[in-house]
Amino acid sequence: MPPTNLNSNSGDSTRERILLEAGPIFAEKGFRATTVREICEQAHVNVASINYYFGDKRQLYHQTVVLAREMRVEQVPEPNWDNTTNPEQKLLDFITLILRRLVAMQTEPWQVRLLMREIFEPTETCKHLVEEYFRPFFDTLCGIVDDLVGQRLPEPTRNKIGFSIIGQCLYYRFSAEMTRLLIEQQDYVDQYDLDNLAQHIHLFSIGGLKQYQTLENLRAPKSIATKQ
Amino acid sequence: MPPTNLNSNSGDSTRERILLEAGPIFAEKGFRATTVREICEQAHVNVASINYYFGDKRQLYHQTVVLAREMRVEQVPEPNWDNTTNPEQKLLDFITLILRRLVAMQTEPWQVRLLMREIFEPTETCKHLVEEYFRPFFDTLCGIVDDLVGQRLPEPTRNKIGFSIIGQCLYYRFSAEMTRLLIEQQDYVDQYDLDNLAQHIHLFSIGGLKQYQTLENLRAPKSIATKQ
DNA sequence: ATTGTGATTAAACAAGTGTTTAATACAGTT
DNA sequence: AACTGTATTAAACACTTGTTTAATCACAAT
Repeated sequence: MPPTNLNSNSGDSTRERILLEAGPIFAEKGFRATTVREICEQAHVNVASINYYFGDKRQLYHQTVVLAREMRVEQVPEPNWDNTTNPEQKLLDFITLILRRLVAMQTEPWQVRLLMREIFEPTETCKHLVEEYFRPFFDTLCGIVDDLVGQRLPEPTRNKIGFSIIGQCLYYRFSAEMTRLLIEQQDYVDQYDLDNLAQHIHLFSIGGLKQYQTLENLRAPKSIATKQ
Repeated sequence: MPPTNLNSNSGDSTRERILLEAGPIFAEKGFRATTVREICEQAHVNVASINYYFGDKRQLYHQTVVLAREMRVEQVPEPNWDNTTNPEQKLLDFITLILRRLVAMQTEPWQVRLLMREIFEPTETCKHLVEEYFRPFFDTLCGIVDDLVGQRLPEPTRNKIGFSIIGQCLYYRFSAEMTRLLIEQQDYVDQYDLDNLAQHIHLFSIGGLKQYQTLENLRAPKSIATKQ
């Protein structure tokens, strides 16, 4: 008789072994292309174990995604700010946080790839991810944007600024392999390390934000030719 | 005896029928999860037809990706510029081109999804895509960036600016479904149409580019607080 | 020792997979 | 009419898929 799927935290190592072996395989090959037999072989457990512990393949997948998020939060903690931290520094810290936690330049932990899969091709699990993780994450960013702009922008405008910042970061994960085909391999190693990238995205975004600082710009944005 | 796979342009409608039915299915479910039987059923051809015309499933997939790119180029032609077109206008046109051709807000043609799959999870076909399509595409953007900045930046810096612009656009394709979970459904329809987005990304990017206009900024970028 | 309960196993199951085969149908040419 | 090369077909092939079953094991409580 199977144990309860949730909170089955009696030190059964096989359950955890399955979970930790399934993660990397799901991450690399996706849900469909991953076979339960491969997972069980890697974890040195019987094929029936997955159904015994998780019910079916889908529920195992769900658990690995939830685990991946939790691990990633733990592996890369949030920066600690106090009242004296200015919003520009906060933006740099936040960009660095995204790059570390969700992009992970050069290396690509399985947790990251699994989360990206859920963003690109969401399953039911993604709803959970959005409410528990992405939404508060995005709200933090929006707060920083508010502080930097210095006025209350219409919500869609503010959101689009947020997406511009996140989009710049996530590009390096979604398009990582294509980018490596596009530019010199050596450049990618030398010039696209995490801090280098964070600095560029920060600089570029500060410039973008300035366009929204004054109300006039909303109607007639400054031309780049206009050097004041 | 099978016909030659390439340039088999004797009006055999079954071959084309397979190709056009396979595209949307590969796009939606991916290579692995798509079955040849489903394709053949949709195209009303025998299961053996795919192997007869394309050799195997992989080669059929390759052909659909190549076709998808060709169709997308044809469906959304490049803007025509002359000597009087200023670089700022060119940037707006280019952003609009990306959004139309590779992002396609609201709608999502199967060709777009197939190309995004190749970017996120490249197969051998992606190399072909990069050399034939993405590289010249990216070079055009870099030329515009050069004109806007007005000086020759180090190549990695210039590339990163290019990726910042493309990243902002592609975000809305890679993260489309997650974004819909994140924001009000109605806002997504009203406030995220193609022209609206193009305008925002253009404005934001012009601001970002200004940070690289003068050499001083490269060393000590302007603070957003510094209103000169 | 016996019983009961959860864990583990080998084997089987039914459905689905891409591909191949050999037979047939259908033109057009001689 | 016979031949030829292509196109199409139903059937079979060999293999993999997720899941289930029933037997066995380990080990505590009675």
